[in-house]
Amino acid sequence: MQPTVRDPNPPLTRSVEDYLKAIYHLSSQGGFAATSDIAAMLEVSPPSVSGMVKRLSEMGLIEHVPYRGVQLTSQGRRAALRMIRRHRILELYLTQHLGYDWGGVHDEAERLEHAVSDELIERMASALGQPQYDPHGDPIPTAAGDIEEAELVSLADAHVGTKLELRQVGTQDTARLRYFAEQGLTPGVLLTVSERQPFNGPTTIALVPSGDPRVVGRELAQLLWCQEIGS
Amino acid sequence: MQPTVRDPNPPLTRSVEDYLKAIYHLSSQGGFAATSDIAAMLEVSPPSVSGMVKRLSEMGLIEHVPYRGVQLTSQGRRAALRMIRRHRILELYLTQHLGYDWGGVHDEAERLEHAVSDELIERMASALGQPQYDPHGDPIPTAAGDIEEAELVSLADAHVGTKLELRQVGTQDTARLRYFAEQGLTPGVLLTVSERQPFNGPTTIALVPSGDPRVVGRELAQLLWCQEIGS
DNA sequence: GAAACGCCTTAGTCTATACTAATAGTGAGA
DNA sequence: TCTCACTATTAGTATAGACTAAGGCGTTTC
Repeated sequence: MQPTVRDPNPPLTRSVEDYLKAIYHLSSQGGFAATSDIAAMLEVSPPSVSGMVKRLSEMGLIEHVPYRGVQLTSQGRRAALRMIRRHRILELYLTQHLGYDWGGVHDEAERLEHAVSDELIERMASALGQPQYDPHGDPIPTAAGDIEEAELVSLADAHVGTKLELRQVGTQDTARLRYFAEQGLTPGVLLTVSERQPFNGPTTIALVPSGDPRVVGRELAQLLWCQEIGS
Repeated sequence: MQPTVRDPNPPLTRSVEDYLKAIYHLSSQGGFAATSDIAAMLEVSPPSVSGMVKRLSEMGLIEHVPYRGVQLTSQGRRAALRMIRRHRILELYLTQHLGYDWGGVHDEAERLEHAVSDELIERMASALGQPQYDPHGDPIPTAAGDIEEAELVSLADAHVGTKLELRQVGTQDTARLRYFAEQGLTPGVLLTVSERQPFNGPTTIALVPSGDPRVVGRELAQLLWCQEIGS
């Protein structure tokens, strides 16, 4: 019995894992994840984020530039990808083997991803035939921590006729975000590009599967980052 | 937005669920669960148990008789049985559908039982065909909270030739518990009764599957509560 | 270049849960 | 019956993580 020496490398807590995942998603489009965005994503107050950011920095999982935001270190990125792998494999397993539908899986996976062992995840991955994509078409990181980086195009540059999945909304402006949400333009939505007016004019799209049309001006279209859907 | 009203019926925390399960197991043989036994089972200090006992009483989940121990209220019992159902269904699902062996399932189930939804448990139960027993032969409580109460016999009274599963060790004496553990006589062990000497003499048993023999004097044999294995 | 607004951080508090150290009941044996 | 040893409880502290309220930094605007 030694006199209370702290474990230098304790397992990450549930909260820490959630923060890393959020930071991964928010900073994947290049830059820093902002405190208030993390707070909004995790539904906690900004001061809670500041507190956790301090802890995560001390753990070497993120880099923090005060008043700018945070980025994952390679160690933090590894931990985040591990959670994303878990989440996506769980979603796939639950839909394929236990009859969940797309809508219902997310919350279940969100809770389970913190509790499952690596062994269980690999057993599920085997049962699924080492899948590469989850039910939403997102790539599943490998156990080694590699992930297929999606090539994203802005809606303003997408070719007419292409089928796209909306992946990222490239702004933090509340009014614009709210407008996009009202229009049903949130990450994960599927759409096809119907036409584009000449001279930097607006793009017309059709939502899938409803077929509802939307007309998006160039400035806003440049904020909507999409992935081409191959199939 | 009301001024901070506490949820009168919050979901139970992981810790609370663990305490209830431990108390259920310790008090199932009739009496009270002692503070120190709960502490030993959960590997926490006795003062931690006293603290939690106070909270659980206030929540109406247990009855506490100071310096005697605790018992579950019907509400606490319901919550405990819910956890036991989850645990046993998880163990069974992991062994039958994901290739786990008996040894490996327990820890995995121990973590997952706090994270799964009722819906997932019922889906697993369906996939398993609404099973009644887990891989260790223990009865699975129904979703409604009923459980088949096992009839236990002490080893001293068991008939020669019977196959038994050791279920409960009916003492809190550390030296005896330690001795039983050294002999491999811990709950869950399977054994057959080989012979018994006359005039209240010792019972000879064979451990299953190793076949190792053990000779147990009458006094100790009376402490070993077993369930007959039908099959 | 200063003022104002907005986002970020610090300060201080709360809860759940754990711990150690110290105290108080309880029951067995002298 | 008294004492001793054991077990249980209280007292006080620590940690993770959340919150609100208050203050600081930066950027935009004039």
